[in-house]
Amino acid sequence: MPGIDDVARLAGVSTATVSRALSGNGSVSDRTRTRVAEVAASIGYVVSSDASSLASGRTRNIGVVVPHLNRWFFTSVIEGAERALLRRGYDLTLYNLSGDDGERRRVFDHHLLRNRVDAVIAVALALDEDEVGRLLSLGKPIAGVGGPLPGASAITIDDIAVGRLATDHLIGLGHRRIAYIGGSEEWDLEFHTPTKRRLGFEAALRDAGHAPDLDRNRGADFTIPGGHAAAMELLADPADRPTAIFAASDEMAIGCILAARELGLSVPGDLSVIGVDDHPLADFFGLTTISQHPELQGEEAVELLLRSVERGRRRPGPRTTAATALPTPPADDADADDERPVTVPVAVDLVVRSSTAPPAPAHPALSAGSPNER
Amino acid sequence: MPGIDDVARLAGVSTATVSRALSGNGSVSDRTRTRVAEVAASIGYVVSSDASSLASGRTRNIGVVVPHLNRWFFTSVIEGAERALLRRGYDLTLYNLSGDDGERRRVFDHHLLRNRVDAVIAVALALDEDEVGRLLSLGKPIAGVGGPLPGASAITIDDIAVGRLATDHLIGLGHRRIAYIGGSEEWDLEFHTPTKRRLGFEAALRDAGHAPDLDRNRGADFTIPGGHAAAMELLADPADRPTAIFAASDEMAIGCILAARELGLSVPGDLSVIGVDDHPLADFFGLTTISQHPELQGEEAVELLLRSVERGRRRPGPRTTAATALPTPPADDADADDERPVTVPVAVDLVVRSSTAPPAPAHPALSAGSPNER
DNA sequence: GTGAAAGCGCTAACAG
DNA sequence: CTGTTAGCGCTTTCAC
Repeated sequence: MPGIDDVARLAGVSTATVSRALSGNGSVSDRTRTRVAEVAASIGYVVSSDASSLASGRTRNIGVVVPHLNRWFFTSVIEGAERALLRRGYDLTLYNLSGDDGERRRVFDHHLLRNRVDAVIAVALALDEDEVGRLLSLGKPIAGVGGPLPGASAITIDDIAVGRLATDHLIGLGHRRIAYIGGSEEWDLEFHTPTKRRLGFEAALRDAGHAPDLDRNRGADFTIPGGHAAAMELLADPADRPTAIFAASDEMAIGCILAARELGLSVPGDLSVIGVDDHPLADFFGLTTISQHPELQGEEAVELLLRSVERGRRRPGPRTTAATALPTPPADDADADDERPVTVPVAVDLVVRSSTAPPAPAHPALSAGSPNER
Repeated sequence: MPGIDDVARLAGVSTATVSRALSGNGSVSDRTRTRVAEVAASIGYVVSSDASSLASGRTRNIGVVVPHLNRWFFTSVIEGAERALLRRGYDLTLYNLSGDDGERRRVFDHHLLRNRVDAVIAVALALDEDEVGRLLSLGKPIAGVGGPLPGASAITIDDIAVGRLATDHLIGLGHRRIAYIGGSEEWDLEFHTPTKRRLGFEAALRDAGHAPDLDRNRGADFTIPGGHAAAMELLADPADRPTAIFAASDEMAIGCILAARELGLSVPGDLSVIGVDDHPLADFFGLTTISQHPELQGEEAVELLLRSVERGRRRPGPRTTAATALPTPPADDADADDERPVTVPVAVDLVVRSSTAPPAPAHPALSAGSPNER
């Protein structure tokens, strides 16, 4: 393993120049830069990240914390983040909290504090103020994706708007009896995403002059089986069946479609279904949905954090604990502004496929609706 | 951020002792160890991984390289690996190669070489000898999961046995006309998993005295839509329909079940379907399958690598390039043995659910088979 | 069992 | 634009 001094010797310059030439920090003449780069390439020199981190205070690595891995939303966010990071020469260290309870504590008490990362992305995780605060006081910016964080920045979609958009689409088609499948309690505790989507749903109904029918709300676990079970309940009574279902996730919506098929109902002939996500399977099932671009959310989180990191002061807060809170000398505005938590909105959009259509006429005439999907 | 010297001062010992006490390397009296631990905890000291890595040559971080993230197999392997790593205080740095082509090169030429990881797990990735060799010569052990690696260890299931197991199950139920859905060419190039499963399939048929019917082989992309399309073809001709399908993945098998339903065929009444994976959705669809425990494969990979790392020499190969290959003095046997590439087999097992049953009698009498699933 | 001291390989002032 | 010089915060011989 060649070291920086090997490159320096071979290129006939000092190690400082090699460092500058290769990192792009500080100015180096074009000729020198080229020569250094050539030498480095020729002997296969790659900077040691440990040494570099220790000396510079920056690791060029960011941490991503997720509550689960086997869900499309999380992996998509990670893919987006990873792509953005790799492009800039950063690495991504993953912390998956799906294991036992102690895991979360160990990750926040130890792993994230040992200075292996420059910043942290928390995906769909409701961190408490202490967890956020410790990171922040260490000088590690943190951003939330899929939900807000106390005192930190977040990338998020407008879940109320999502609910409205989906519901307006159904209302526009003429639906009145619309059921909503949101999240069961445990899902709602962390982030209220299902609740927010429901609020949008209800607001849209009210705006259109309809009263939301609370009896038609169901909670599920965001999975296909969960959506299937909820739909089976909702569709059980032929006399009082909704003509449309709005599910808070595509997987649940797919569960609804499968349930409808099993009951001999055609989608969208007898039942319209709309989801949220634009999951890869949505296309296969002809599912109309609100797409929320999770990869983009991951990328945005990276942009946001790296902007902060690259500007950031080399060292975290003062080493003394009880330091008098000396009022930071009036930093230039741009800086101060950027340091404040911000919320970056990501746009969502309606993707119309074949699972939604006007409701069949009230009396069961020969509906012109299409038969089974696919 | 307290440093090791803060702990040392407060505990009344030297930094060397703190290091030993906290890392467990070297001997420290119980009293001292306890006191040091208390002090460390009380001031919230956490070792700096950079400094520790630089001084010790070990990062306590391992790299996991995957070709995609949005597939159940990969995320499951990662979950298993992460759990095993976190338990031992290691971090996991993820490299997802799903982006453009240059990404793979950058990861292997730069990211993995900058000494950020102690070892590498490659999941379902056919690395070439050069990629493996460079890592190995840097002293980074590497293990493959989901397929062999040239010159390195691997954790793998016996795919031929998988094919046999699935096929024997169908044959045992009385099936003769069995179709196989494997991988399309692109899937086979990297690892031949689909081919191996097909070989097991054909061997089982031959052993039972039946000739495999090549016309019934289909290639797909391991997804639900892919399996659906293949099954639609296979089931198109009512006169010459297979009575069972063996799909090389659960997702494809689920596609088959959906196709059968759309054609009005009952599973398992008219068609038996068996998959491979034990995907979370298998249960929902009542899918009989061969489970392959990917999380366990991830854990095994970690065990294997860490064993090698923890024993490993602190520094990688000699710094001089053209060093005479001095024959390593006869290392003790255990060492030499462990350094050789090994293949760790992971067991698979048949999980019988409701998608497989004996074939219906030849003439379409009222088959006693159950109607639609669920 | 413990301490002193020499780095690990690089970066970042500071000069020039 | 480039070189010199201190470290970054730990771990690890080597003594005791």
